[in-house]
Amino acid sequence: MGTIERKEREKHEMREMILSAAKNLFIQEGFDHVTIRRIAEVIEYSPATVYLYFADKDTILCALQEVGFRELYKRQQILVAIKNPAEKLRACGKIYIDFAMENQELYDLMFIMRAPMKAFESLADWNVGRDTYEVLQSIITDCIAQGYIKSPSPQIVCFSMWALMHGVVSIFIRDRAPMISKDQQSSVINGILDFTMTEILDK
Amino acid sequence: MGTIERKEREKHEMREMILSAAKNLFIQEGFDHVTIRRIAEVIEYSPATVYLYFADKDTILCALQEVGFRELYKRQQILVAIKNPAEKLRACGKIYIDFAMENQELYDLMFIMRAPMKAFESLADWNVGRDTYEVLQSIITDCIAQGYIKSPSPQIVCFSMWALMHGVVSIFIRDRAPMISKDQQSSVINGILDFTMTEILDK
DNA sequence: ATTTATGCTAAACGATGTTCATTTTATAAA
DNA sequence: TTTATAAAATGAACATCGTTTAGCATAAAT
Repeated sequence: MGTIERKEREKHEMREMILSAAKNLFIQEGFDHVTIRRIAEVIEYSPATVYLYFADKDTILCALQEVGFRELYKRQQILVAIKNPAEKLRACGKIYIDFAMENQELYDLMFIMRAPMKAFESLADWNVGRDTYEVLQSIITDCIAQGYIKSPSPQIVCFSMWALMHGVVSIFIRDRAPMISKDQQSSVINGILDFTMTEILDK
Repeated sequence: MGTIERKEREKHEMREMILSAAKNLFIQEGFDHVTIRRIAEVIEYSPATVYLYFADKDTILCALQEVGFRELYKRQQILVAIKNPAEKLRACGKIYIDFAMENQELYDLMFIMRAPMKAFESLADWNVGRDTYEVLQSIITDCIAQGYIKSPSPQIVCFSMWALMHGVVSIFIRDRAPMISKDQQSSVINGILDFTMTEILDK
């Protein structure tokens, strides 16, 4: 009797329904409107039912992070077509920034908000973030190996690069740049990308 | 009869009491425990009374930002003693990062949290942040004038520098650096400061 | 057909920020 | 000093939120 298989399948489908509802609410109405009650309303179940499939709201947000990281990782895949490591590094930065500015709420969830991180016992369990970081790491390793960067510490170069990209977009996303108007943003971003590359590349 | 003067003084004192209570709660117990009811409890008034002196909670958080910016601005004042612009730039970065890491919750309120910004009608009204930014701007202008930096655009250099510093500390503060353990943080920060300076300075 | 297990939910709990009618207190006028 | 008026403070409530629990309905197993 395949009843237990069906039960598991139904359980999985219900989890997907909840995540899908949460994702749509998130993207269409913004973070503030992602409440357990609204999710329950969308899937046409009671709020309490949601808790039969997810421990708490943070766990749902955590699962929602994965959606974002998959999208970012997908974008990064076009990098394999670029052979020159210096070009590749620039493209990597551009992809990261474009993703952030085009999906601000999702980026916020992935890299700024506290809530989704509470679902992890330890920070070491945050693997989704590490995957996209390793893409950058390997590019920089290549850059150093081929003499485009002369720094002795790939770790420092890598983290600096990430910090700079994250810094720019998070300042914009959290509205901390009064000196730069909305329609200046993209040109400033390009300027920073150019500047970063000319500074970081030694060859 | 100076009763209206006294009334105004008392009103001002009450506002100070509320801010002081909020600040202490904020620093001693963290953001989550800064609630209107807890503030009211500390100052020994009812929660409704708080609303006679501040429009809403965001306005209180906004006023609390100023406390942080005053502290940061105070720290920046030791920079006037440094004559060499390149040295000055490095010290400016160090001060910023040290302030952030030593006052993480306050930094968060100043540069990351959404809530305190809602009190402003327009982003252009956010003057506290601009003041500290201008300190960095003038240092970089000096660096360029004296040939330490060759970039044609001070605006880009300035914003990049800030973005890098903010990126580093906000990644740490919001727990997005699983590849760097807590006790590695300060050495990584120093490494980044060194790297940034060698890259940014052309002389 | 009866028992057992599962899935679901209504209702409530304890928070939160916020508002408003009411009461208490202080000031001004008589 | 007593009274009328203005100001200050509050208790109680509202609308949310995330979350828990006791009980109900349906499906499964005996």
